[in-house]
Amino acid sequence: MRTRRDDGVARRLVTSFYDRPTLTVAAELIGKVLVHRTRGGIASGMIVEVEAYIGEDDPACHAAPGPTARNAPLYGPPGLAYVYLNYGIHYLVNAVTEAEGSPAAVLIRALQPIDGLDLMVRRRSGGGRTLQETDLCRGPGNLTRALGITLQQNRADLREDTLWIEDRGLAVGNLVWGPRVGIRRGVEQPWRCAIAGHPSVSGPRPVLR
DNA sequence: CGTTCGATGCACT
DNA sequence: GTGCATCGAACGT
Repeated sequence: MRTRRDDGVARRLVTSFYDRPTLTVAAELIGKVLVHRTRGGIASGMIVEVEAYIGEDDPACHAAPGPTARNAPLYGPPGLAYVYLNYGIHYLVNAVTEAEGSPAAVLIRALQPIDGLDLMVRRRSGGGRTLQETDLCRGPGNLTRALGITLQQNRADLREDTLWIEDRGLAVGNLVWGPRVGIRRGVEQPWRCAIAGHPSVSGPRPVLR
């Protein structure tokens, strides 16, 4: 799973990007491009929605119980991918942040599709559904499916491997912060960040006020 | 629009 | 056993 010359090396986010406070990384990941290259081709999209999960004191963070086999990547170096299976059905992808030993990550929740639209449609068309482009990568489980991300990408190094995040200098609109969705505890923290009014943002839209 | 609910695998108690 | 960082179909309004 090594890098090829054309794998966005010059634009890839580097260690110093991920090795910062998680809320800072979360905000700056908006507008960056998540890319996955497989044998089937390249698929990518601009990140439009994320959530931060920060440390063992965050009850919604997988590190809340302390170190385990599953959450080990969270304790690893910044710039790793943390992928896990949720509800037995969906794979969710995170970018590990902050220094090694400090468990935190940013969950990627939605993308605006850019490259490999046909590939994404093929991967998403499980039941003869008709999919709008804006729905292809709307929701954390949907985007991993569209990009072909599975447990195989867990612990992938976003700085070196065939799954990565790059900066194409894309413009983003206003950012909105709101409560994280789909969790029971830790609801108080407004650690979800999205592009205001973007059509690919999942779930309840954070209200701009 | 909205809400409810089943599918499904695995970490953790 | 229990409880999820979900999704989409099916139904109600």
